[in-house]
Amino acid sequence: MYERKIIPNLNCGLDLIGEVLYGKWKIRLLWFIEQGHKRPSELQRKIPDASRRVLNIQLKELEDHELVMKKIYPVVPPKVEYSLTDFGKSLIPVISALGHWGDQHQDRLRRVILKRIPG
Amino acid sequence: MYERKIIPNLNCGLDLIGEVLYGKWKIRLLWFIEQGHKRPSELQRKIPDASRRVLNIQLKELEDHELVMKKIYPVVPPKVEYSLTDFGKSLIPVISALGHWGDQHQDRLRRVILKRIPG
DNA sequence: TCATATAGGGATAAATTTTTCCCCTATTGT
DNA sequence: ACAATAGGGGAAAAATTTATCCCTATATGA
Repeated sequence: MYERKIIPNLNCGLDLIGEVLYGKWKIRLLWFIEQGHKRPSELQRKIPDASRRVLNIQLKELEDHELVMKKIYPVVPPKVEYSLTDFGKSLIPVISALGHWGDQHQDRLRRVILKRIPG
Repeated sequence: MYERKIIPNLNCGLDLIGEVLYGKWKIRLLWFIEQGHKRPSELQRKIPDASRRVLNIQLKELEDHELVMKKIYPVVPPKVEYSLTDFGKSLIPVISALGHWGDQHQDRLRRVILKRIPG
């Protein structure tokens, strides 16, 4: 695992939430798990642009941060299910607020974002 | 300027808001500007861990994304003031929600974050 | 005259994150 | 026998972001 060389700030609430949500796919993972897509392969299908590897890594981080729980069924072929912890569930309204803002302003957002992207 | 090689998804609201808020210091910049800290040097003092350079770069992106406005006063020594656009202001409640969640859970967050960081 | 403050940019290095590639487990279906 | 499926992980490459270093300009105060 990569070992940080720069120690993060953990001063205020924004620093703290940033530490656990910062990761390209984490918010979407939480969102889809909340929606009931619990198995790794389902999540992968929901987020096809992410590699399987990163999803595993980010799920592990979410687990370490106690936002999700992983349940491994001792069957073959293997079966794994993720679910939100209560802590993770408490984040849903916040994520929801992010998503709503994005949805409400989607046209403008697409325009300003694409302005900065060539092609 | 760095030119992306991987095109981002802009499917849902979460993708979109992610594009404009993803950046180590952006949320804090918006927050401090809203608090009335408008000049680059003030922002720098508020966020001493960020280099001057990155703050400039991220402010420029926030400006391109129409979340902040930059006013340059033609005086010497130079004076610049940033302020939130209406679009930027509409994000404040969302950022506020992020901060509140972080504040409410700060002890737990510190604990789980530090678990993963050596030393 | 010299340091300080103010704002900024280019080039490059370093840090970090994400992707790619290849490997492993065991069972079921063909 | 062999492919497919389910879930993973190591190593290295590529992509991306952030930091560092050094440069510009002008006015003010010591």
